Formats: sequence, C-alpha cells, structure tokens
Amino acid sequence: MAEGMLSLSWNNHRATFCHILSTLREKERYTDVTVACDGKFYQVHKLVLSTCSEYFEKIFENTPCKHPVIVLKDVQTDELEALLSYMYEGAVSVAQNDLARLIKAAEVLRIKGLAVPDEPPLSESCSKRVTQSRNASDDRSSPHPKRRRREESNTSLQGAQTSTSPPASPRVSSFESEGETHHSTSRTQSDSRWMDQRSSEREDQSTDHPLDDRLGDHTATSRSSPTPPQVEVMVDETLVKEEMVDHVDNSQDDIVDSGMDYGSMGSDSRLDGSGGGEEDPSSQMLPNKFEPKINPSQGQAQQLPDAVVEALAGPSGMQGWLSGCEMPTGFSGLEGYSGGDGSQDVHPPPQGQPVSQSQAHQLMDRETNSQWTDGRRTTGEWQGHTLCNKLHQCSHCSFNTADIHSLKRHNLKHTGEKPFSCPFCPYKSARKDLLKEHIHTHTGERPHACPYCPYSASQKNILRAHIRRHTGEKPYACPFCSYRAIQKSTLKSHLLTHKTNDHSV
DNA sequence: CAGCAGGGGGCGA
DNA sequence: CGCCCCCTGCTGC
Repeated sequence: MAEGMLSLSWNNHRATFCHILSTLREKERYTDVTVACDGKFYQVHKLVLSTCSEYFEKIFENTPCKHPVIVLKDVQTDELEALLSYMYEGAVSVAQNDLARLIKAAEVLRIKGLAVPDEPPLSESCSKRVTQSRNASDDRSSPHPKRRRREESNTSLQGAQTSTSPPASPRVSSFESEGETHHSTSRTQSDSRWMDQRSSEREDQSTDHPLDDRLGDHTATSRSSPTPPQVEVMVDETLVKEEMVDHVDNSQDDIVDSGMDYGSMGSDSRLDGSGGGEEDPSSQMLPNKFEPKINPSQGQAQQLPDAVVEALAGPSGMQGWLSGCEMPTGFSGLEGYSGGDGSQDVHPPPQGQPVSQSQAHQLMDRETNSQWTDGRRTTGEWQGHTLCNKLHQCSHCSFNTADIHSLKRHNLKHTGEKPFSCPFCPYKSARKDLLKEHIHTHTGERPHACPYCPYSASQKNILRAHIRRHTGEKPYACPFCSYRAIQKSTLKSHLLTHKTNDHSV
C-alpha cells in the first residue's frame, strides 16, 4: 500500500450486509425475481440467488427478463424457505428428520455450502452425493461452508457464521470471491456432470427443434424437456397446473403492492408476425417473417397460467413486483411446426394459393370446427348470438338480459368491484377469466397456436385475425370501394381516407 | 396487424 | 358459479 494511504475497514460490514439483505428480503425491497413453489411465491433477489447457486446464476444468465419467474417443482415450500433463509442469513434451523430432504433440495438447486461444500464432507448418512468426489480443489468453486450437524433435534445449517462465531459469513465470502467463484473452471465433478447434462439436453433439443436455436436455449429448456431435471424453470404449463393448482394458499396476502408501473409491460413482448401489406395471402404465410422478430430474450416461457389465478385471485391477491419485465413468449404454437428451412409445410392452407372469399370462409369454418369449438358450440353458432327473452333489467343502466348471471356480472361494472388482483402488477379485474387472460401478458403464455405458422396468440381473437392473413379472408368490405380489410379497425381507418377525399373534393 | 382489455351470452358442474 | 365462447374498442408498431 502506498504511503499515506489509510485502510478503512468496516468492522461489522459482513454482519451488517447480511442483516440488510435479510431485511430487504423481508420487506421485498428491490426484489427482482419471483420463485414459485407449490403455489407460493417468493420475492427474492437475483444477486443473492446467483451468488449462492450456480444453478440460479445460469438461469439468470440465460434469462434477460428483468423480473423472471422461476417455477420450482420437486421442491417443497418448507425446503425452499429453509434454503432461502440459508442463503440470506447464512444459517437456518432444520429438523433433523428434514435434513436429508433439505440437502437433496439444496443439491438440486446447487446451493453453495450445502451442495457444494468446501471441506471434506461429513460422513452423514444423509449426505448422499455430497460425499462423493469432494476434495480440496472444491475450495475455489465453493468458498462456503459447512454443513454441521447438531446433536439437538434441530439441526442448524449455517455458513461459517453464527451470532457467536467469528464473522465469516458464507454469503459475504461469496461476495468477496464472486467473480472467481462464478467463473471458475474448477467445478466439482458433479457440477460438471450436471452442467454437461444440461448442455446436452439443450443440444438435443435444439437438434430436434431447430427453431429453438432461434428462440434461445432457454426456450428449449422450458419446452417440455424429455428428461427434465428435478427443478424446472418455466416448466410446461400443464406441469405447472398439476404442481400448483392443488396447493393454493393465501401466502401472498402480505406481499405489498409496490406500485409498479402498470402498463409498462407487454409492449416489449410483441411477437409481431406482420409482414406488412402483402396482398397475396400466399405470400403472407412465410414463417420466415416471424423468425427475425422472435427475440431470443423472450424465448423463455414463463408460464404461470391458471394456477396463478387460482392461487392469487381475490381481494388479497398477491401484489407482486414485476416492473418492466420483458414479456416472454410462450410460443406454444410450435407443436405443429417442423421448423428446418422455415418452409410452410405444416398445415398449409389448401393449394397454398390465394383463396377467394367463399373459400376463405370455408377455411374459417373448418378452422372453427377443428380448433375453436369445444362441443358446446357448433360451427356457425358462435357467429351470431341468439336473441333471448330479456327479463332482468339493470337498475343502473338500460342493460337487460335473460341471464341473471350476466346481470350480476354486469352489476360489477357499476359497483366498481374488482376482487381479482394480478399478482404481477396493480391490475385488478372484476372477472376471474379476464384476470387470467391478463396474466398471460406477464407469463408470456400463448395458448392459441396458429395451424399455419409458428405464431401463437395470447387471445383466441388475435389468432383468429391472424389466421385471416393465411386464409386471405377479409371480411370487412369498404362500402365505397373494393377495399377489404382483415380487421374492423383497419376498415375504420380506411374509411377515413374516403372522408378525407370527400372533403378535399 | 397484433396486443390488450372490457364486455355479454351461454353451457355444464 | 366457473369457464369458455365471441365481439368490440382502443392502442401501438
């Protein structure tokens, strides 16, 4: 050190750091990732997770989303809570009977200090794989600690620090060596195997699904990997449902509304397939047009579909914090896409040629049959509502309906009651199904796949309009000229040109 | 052209 | 009552 230089040392830095981190977690301040587990949601910090787990670190590296949602399966909430406490505080108390389970979860999540010890492992029967392939070379990759077994019924998992021990918090030490740790090549064998496995999985999938390359490898991971690891990130939606629906609770009640910028989301998520202006429908069907606009950073399907609504809807719904998250695209429409050269060889419209209006309607009808009916409606029925006897009159407006249920729902509009809250933003809805659809904008779920191209839409109507591009159907005809539009709003804009011309003449 | 939100109709549990 | 149907309007790229 140069002469005259003073070394300023913050004696309680580590302890203070730990304390502040824990406080931030409690208050959910600056949280930037949501961990979903068994229907519960934990607002935590990427920094802490990535510091304490290479697994999370890899996830975040491949997830540019500002506030990703990580769905864990095969991990119990109590395990996760214990591990979070361990990561934030460097120590956690756990019942001895639960130790094995916790260690297993820690291994799944590659929690440093638990799954990646930095000292010869204890010969505990529950240590399992941890006892294998450990040597001093692990030190660099795992600056942490120390699993210690107590004689008491409760076992305390801790780093190197307790309230009475010298300050050598594992978490703090991990900060000190973060760069070295996270980029170290001296991973344990199990680490390497694990990472290799992950890599090979991605390679396999990218081979099977060429489009996945364009979407980013995380998409490949998220899309129903054949042999998924015990923990999945953004697992298949059906998986999420199965895992979460049955574990609804109100644990989100105490999550504060941080007043995020509602409305800032979604605009980034455009999976815009618009080719722009082609009159020839056949030329509008090239999936290539979609590919350049598929943002790899949006490839992660963060799907918290129905389960989130199930778990969170209601007046006490979690008001999470997902500010500015770049909307991922679930891209659920890939099922029928063979990818490869991008040729339109999946479910092509007949002849692949421009279709007449009548043909277009036939195609639409066929699509209606195959895609949009659920048995309760038959073809064509949806095109026009049947007139009903209107028995129930709204006391606030002229609305009347034969369906008392509709009237009750309608009344919500007048009362302003919106009992269903979005877990990701301040959005509230009077209707659960509307909230569900809204949440798609956060999760990126696009359940409605185009049969002609890889595009998928969050709403069925969007898909329906999109399909018109393929079929060439333009149902909205201009009364003043031969112009026809796919969307009503487009015709509306077109009509303005007539008005303008009229005025100019 | 696509995304999003609000809304009413209607069926099944 | 929940859920899905479809329609509509507005907005932004």
